[in-house]
Amino acid sequence: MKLSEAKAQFISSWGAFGTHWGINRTMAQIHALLLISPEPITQDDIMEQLSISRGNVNMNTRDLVDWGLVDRVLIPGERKEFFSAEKDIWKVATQIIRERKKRELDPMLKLLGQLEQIDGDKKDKDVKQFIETIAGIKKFGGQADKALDVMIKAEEDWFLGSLLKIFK
Amino acid sequence: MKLSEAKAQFISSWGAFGTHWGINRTMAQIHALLLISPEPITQDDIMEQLSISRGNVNMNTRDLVDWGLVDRVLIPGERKEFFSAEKDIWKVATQIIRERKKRELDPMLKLLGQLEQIDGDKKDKDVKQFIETIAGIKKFGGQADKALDVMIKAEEDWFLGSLLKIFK
DNA sequence: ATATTTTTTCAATAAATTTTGAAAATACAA
DNA sequence: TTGTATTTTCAAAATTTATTGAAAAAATAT
Repeated sequence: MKLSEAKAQFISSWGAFGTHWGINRTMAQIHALLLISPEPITQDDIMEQLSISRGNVNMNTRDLVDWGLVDRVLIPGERKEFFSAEKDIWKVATQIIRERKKRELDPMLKLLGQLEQIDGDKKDKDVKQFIETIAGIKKFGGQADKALDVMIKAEEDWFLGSLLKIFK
Repeated sequence: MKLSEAKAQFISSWGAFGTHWGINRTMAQIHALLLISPEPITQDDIMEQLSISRGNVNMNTRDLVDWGLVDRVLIPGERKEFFSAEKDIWKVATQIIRERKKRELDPMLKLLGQLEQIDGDKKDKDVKQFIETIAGIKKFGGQADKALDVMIKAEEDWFLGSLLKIFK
C-alpha cells in the first residue's frame, strides 16, 4: 500500500471512529492529519488536504486546542500560524480522559447526588427502584472516577520520571 | 424533590449523557426509563411516558435488545410484550464495553495492522511519522483491549462467584 | 377459517448538526 | 498612518440523523 493511500484511509477511519465517541468527523480527521504530520502545518494546508472550508478548519482547530490535543505553534519568520498535535498516544488518551471526566462524569455525579434526595415512601417500589438505580450508578461512577484518576496519575508520574531521567 | 420531578430529570440527563457516547438521545432515555421501572413495561407505556411515537420506541427498544441491555419479557396471560432492563450497573457497563470493543476497537486494530504495511523509504520523515503514529495507536489500543478484557473477566468471575454462593 | 391485537417497517418529514463563504476583525508591515 | 495578510465570526445552506405515522406483517384469539 502506498503512503498516500494509507494516509487517506487512516484519516477517514479516524474520522468515523470519532463520530462514535461524540467527536465530530471533521475534528477527528484534522486530528488524524496532524498526528501523521511530522511538521506543524497551517490552516491552508488542512483546508487543502481535507478539502474543507476555512471556517470549518478554524472552528475545529480551535476545539482541538481547547481539548488540549493540539498546539498553536509560532514559527519565526512566518506570518501564518501553525498547528501541531501531541504525538504521544498515552498523553492524548489521558488528556481526553481528563477533559471528558471534567465535562461529563463530574457533572453527572453531582446531579445524581441531588437526585438521591427525593422525598417519598421508601417502601413504595417506584421510589425504591429509583433510589437503588441512582445509588448504583453513583457508586459505579465514583469508582470509575477514581480509576481514571489513577490512570491520569500514572501517566503524569511516568512523564515526570522520564523528565527526571533526561535532566539528572 | 418529588419523585416525578427527579425521574424526569434523570431521564433527560441520561439522554444528554448518551449523546456524548455515540448513543442517540431517545435510546438512552428509554434505557433510563427502564432502569428506574421496578416492573417490565410495554411499548405503549414508553410511548406515553416519553411522548414519542410507536415506531421510534420500536426501533430503539430493538437496538437496546441488540446491545444486550434490555430483555423482552413475556408475561403469562398478557398479549403485549414487555421490556425490562438489566439493573446491575456493573453488568450494564461490561456489556457496553463488550459490544463497543467488538464493534469499534477490534475493527480499528485490524485496520491499523494493515496500514502498518506501507511501502516507502523509512528514512522519509512522512513515512516515518506515519508508521510511528500507527504503531503508537496500535500499541495503546492493544493495551486497552487487554485491560478491558480483564475488566469483563472480573465481572464474570464476580458474577459466577455470586452464583456459586447461592447454590452451594 | 376470519377477526382483532400487536409489532414492524419505511418513505416522508422534521430536527439537529455540520459546513460554507463572505464580511468583519485582527495582526503585522511598510 | 495605510495597505495587505491572516484569522475569526456567524447567518444561511447543505447534510446528516432522528422521528413520525400509516400501511404491512405477524401473532394470537375466536
